Formats: sequence, C-alpha cells, structure tokens
Amino acid sequence: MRIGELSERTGTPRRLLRYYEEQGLIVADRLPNGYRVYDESNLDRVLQIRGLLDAGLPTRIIKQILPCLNKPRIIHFPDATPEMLATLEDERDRMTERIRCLTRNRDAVAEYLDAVREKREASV
Amino acid sequence: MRIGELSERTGTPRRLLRYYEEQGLIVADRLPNGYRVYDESNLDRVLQIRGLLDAGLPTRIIKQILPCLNKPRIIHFPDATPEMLATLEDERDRMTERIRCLTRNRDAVAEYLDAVREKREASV
DNA sequence: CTTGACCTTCACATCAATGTGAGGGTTCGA
DNA sequence: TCGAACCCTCACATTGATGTGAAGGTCAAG
Repeated sequence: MRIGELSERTGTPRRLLRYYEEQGLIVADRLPNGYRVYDESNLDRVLQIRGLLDAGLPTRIIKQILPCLNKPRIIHFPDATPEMLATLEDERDRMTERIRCLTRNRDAVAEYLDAVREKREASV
Repeated sequence: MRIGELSERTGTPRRLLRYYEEQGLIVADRLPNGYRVYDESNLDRVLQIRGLLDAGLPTRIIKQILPCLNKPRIIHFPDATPEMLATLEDERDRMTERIRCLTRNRDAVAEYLDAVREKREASV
C-alpha cells in the first residue's frame, strides 16, 4: 500500500509517517517513481509507535524498543551491546513506573466518577 | 518550605515549579517579601504531576484530574459539569489504553532481556 | 491532452515542556 | 557593610512532535 492508505488505516497524518521514517522507526520501499510502499506489517508497527508516543516515550527510545517486538520470537542479539541492554533495562523500569503512576491515577479518576454517578442516582 | 527546598526534594527545577503554578497545577502562598512558600502536601502533588507528565498527559488534562485526587475522600462535585465529567471519562479511558500499550510493550522488552540473559548464561 | 488525485521534497510555523540568563530584591552571617 | 545564597519577574532559546503549504512529478480516467 502507499502512504495515503497507510495514513487512512492508521489515522496518522502522512507528514508523521514520513517523520517516523526519518527517525528510523519504520522503513518503506520505493516504487520506481519514488513513491513509498508499505506492507501490512507496517500497520501494526505504526499503531505501536503512536501508542508509545502517546504514553510519553520519545522516538529515540521507541527506536531502541522496536527491535524487541518482532513478531517471530526470533531474537537477534548479535547487535545487543552492553550499553544498549542497559538502556533497555532502564527503559523497562521507567515503563513500569509509568504504568504504576497511570494505574494509580486512573483508578482515582474512576473512583471519583463512580462516586459522582452514585450521588446522582441517589438524588434522582 | 520555599521553592529551593521543594525543588531539591522533588528533583524539579525551580523554573518548572513556577511553570506548574502558572498552569494552575499547584498553588503557593507568598511571604511578605514575595517569596513562594509551600506546605508538605505540595511535595506529593509535584511528584504526581511529574509522573503524569512523564506518562504523556498534558498540563491541561492534569489540571482536570488533580481534583479527583484529594487526600481526604471528600469529593466535591458541586462544580462537576457534565462536560467536565465527559472529559474525565474520556481521559480515564485514554489512561487505560496507555496502560495497556505500556504493559504490552514493557513485557515484550522484559522478555527480550530475559532471553538475552539466558543466552549469555548458556554460553558461559 | 488535460484534470484530479495521488505522490515527492523542502521549509517555515506552532505548541508544550523546558533551559538559560539578565536584572534586581532580600536575608544572613563574617 | 559586604558577599553569598536565596528569591523574584521577564524574556528569549531550544527540543520534539506536529501543522501547513509551496512547488512540482506521476498516473489514470474522461
């Protein structure tokens, strides 16, 4: 598929698909005329990127993380330098912390909403 | 305490403490000479703000969420307009989605790291 | 052959969070 | 009384993720 279709199917502006490519997060083949072509696997990948960006991770980190997410459980660590592993461990912990924070606050918001709902129902 | 101490205890630049105040996320009393003074409760609050910012929430949303997190379970919904409740529900769901995304990816990274560690131990 | 809907690159703009520093007041101890 | 260590406001800079649009190439259908 070309960029327009990927854009539509992922709800992502073309501009950003090009940006993600520039940042090394996705790769696109090119048609003879220079148009980008994507295969289906890019669909999930783009959604993954968007989710992580929305969760506060910068593209720099997402780029490190993506190789860990290859569909086939085939893990290629020949390129796994110690520094990179340390970065990943760090980031794993930061993600865990984010999850904790989000969960705590999400639950508080949910409780609040439940309380409001109860209150309203009681007064009806 | 004054801004320097709060900054040190929360690991937050003074600049940002002033910024958070400007955005309505924290409030500070003032000494006669204009210096900001904070009480202990601001410590947790600042950490909470930082956590949420790090998790991708903008100050605009954090401001909406904070009132749900008052220590005492005393909830004051007199000001809870329907639009605000809708926003909160929306944001609650977005947070849930973020948690899902982060968890999935964090687990993938963790698995990857475990696999690398196993591999290394096997080759020793 | 032209029109419209695609695509390309390039560049400048914006927005939120943050950095940085100037210019200046306050407080306190040597 | 002077200097160090605080604090203030104001303002401009930067960074990363985006928006927007110009100038132009490609291609299929009328």
